[in-house]
Amino acid sequence: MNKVTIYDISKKLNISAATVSRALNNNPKISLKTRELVMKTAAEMNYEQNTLALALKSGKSNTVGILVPYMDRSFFSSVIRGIEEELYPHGYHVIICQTRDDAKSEVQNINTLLNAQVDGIFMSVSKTTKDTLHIDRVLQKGIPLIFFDRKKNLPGVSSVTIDDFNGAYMSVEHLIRQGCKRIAHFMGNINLEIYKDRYNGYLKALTDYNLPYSKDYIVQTNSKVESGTAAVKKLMKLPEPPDAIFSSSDFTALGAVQELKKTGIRVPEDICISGFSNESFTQYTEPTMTTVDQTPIKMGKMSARVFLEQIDEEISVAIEKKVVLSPQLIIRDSSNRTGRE
Amino acid sequence: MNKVTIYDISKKLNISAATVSRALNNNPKISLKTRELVMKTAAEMNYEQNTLALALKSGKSNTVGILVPYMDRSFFSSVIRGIEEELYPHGYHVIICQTRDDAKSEVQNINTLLNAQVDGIFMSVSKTTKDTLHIDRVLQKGIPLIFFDRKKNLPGVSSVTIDDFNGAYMSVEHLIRQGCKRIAHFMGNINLEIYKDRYNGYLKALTDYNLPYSKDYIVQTNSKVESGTAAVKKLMKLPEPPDAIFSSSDFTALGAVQELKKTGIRVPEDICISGFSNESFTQYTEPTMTTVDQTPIKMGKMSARVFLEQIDEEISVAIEKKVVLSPQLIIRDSSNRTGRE
DNA sequence: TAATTTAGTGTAATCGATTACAAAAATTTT
DNA sequence: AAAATTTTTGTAATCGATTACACTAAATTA
Repeated sequence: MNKVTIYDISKKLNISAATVSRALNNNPKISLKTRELVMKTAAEMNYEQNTLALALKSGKSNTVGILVPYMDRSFFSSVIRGIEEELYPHGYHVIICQTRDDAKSEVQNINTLLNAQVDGIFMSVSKTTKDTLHIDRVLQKGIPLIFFDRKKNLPGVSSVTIDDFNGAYMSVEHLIRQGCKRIAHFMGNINLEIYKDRYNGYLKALTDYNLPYSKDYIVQTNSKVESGTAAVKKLMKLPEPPDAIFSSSDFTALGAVQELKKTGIRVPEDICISGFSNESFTQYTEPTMTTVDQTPIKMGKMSARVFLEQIDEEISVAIEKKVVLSPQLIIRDSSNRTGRE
Repeated sequence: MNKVTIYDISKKLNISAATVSRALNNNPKISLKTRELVMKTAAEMNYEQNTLALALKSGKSNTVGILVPYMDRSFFSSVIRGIEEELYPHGYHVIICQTRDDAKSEVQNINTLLNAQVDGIFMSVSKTTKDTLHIDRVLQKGIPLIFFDRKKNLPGVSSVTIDDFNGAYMSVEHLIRQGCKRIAHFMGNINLEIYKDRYNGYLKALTDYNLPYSKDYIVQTNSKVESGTAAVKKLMKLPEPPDAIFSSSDFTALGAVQELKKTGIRVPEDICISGFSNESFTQYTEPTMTTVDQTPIKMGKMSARVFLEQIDEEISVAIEKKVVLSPQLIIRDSSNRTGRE
């Protein structure tokens, strides 16, 4: 019940606690004989190092904090998994906090994490976050900060993201190759860079292929299924409805498909649809959904590696690393006209 | 950069650190004047309590550990979310570990959590866990342990589960009411109680409604889609194939549906299918899938509450609490013949 | 006014491990 | 055998906060 400490060992062996500590840490100054004796006794007594004492003394808690909007979103939970798996072998624990996309909660959580003396912070910023005072505080304290997926552009902060621009570009290019000429876009919250990038990738593809761009084809959506059904209704009422939709979210894409099927419009024959994120349901819908995989586990692992490099470096000026992962276009039936018709 | 401590405050105000500590903790023995002075100065100096020092002194880390097979499974991530949301207001942090359904990893993770001095452990045991020595060690140390979903029956351990038996019973009863007479079952890993319970609920419903029970109708599956397609192939080859399948997993149920559709067998007209877990994709498949919701967030919150009660109690004998939540049958198209045909 | 109570603060130990420095023991050199 | 090294171990401070106990000064009571 009562924890065994190095003092208990030292008393039992009639040596000082310092010697015990050194022996346990394989300090070369300790004679082989005592080292072995201490090791053996420690094992017998079921000694376990008190991590809290160690953390207090060393100033390192061997714990990192992760801040996400919601931890049960498949994308985020996979990133967290990636981080955990990469960091576990290095002896780090992972503390999770949810912001619920609320800027205030984000600030509060950052505070408690700093307070918990974490050795690093991974975060995907909330949709509502505008200023970055709380983030500055993290940097001031010299605690490594890594943005993943949703980042703010701040000097000195590393980030791991996917190339949203390119993911969007590939997606739209694919739609064009399927013969689509009037491609609409479901645009997410413009406050977030990722959606801005996807939008720009969409625009670039249109431009590169000399396709017309029309404001009417851009619909602002959130990431809910209903938002997609509403958006597609609006689009289909246009004098010239689109023949493809590039959605910045799988959920809105699904909403669109559901609504279209209800009204008898065929996917992909009449209209091609592609989503974004490779949510697990996209492989089970009918038709299966074309989407862009963000390789979340990889993103987590990469973030963890960036963190490890950062703490390894001399305490010198932390050099920011901007890692951009390549997304993967996954072509499925909702946009695939080849071999059909 | 350098952290402000109570000593810094005490020096600045020319009082003792003890007084500062007491003032900050609203100890009534401190005069209002000094208390306010200390508070003000602490705020000015951006003082923040060092949680590690506090944890070392008090023996409480204000951190709990959660052990799950995989943290990116929707069920588990939702439970974790529930725990986090319930515990956050009480000042607890949540450390997550993954066992990957590996007993060895489970043991190891328990060790590191104990080592990290967590104040409590929540766990869903791995599929491969047989003995419980590592769990006994947790109990010996007097650290509250709460099983959720997948538990072992151990004296003194609280658990929060859903009534799998009843969930299965309701599900099968529903299939019977749809007119099904030959109901098959996809049975999960019998090493886990949850699958045993579902199996028993299935049996009980058959017995209660005087339906025949046949070994041929019980197929052992894992939780993969392919396992479901294989299982249904086997079933349909029987001289008298079933007219309903109660699957212990949504994934195998989906596999079955996919295979049946491929062979032109209609769901639910020819065969009714129900799954288990209410995975998010079940609402988007075609037909939408009947399933049993395990109310994971609720399960997490309830587990957290059990934990909080446990640590509130006198250090007396910890009384185990066995909370059993009611699952919810969600009837969707894969089993709903009413208003059709 | 002297004795007693109360309020407010300080001293020092404690939680458990690490480590600079000092000291003792063992070994080598002269 | 004495001196100089080298090995090995011990002493005590430290990380930052809490708290039992002691003490002073003020307020109350006799």
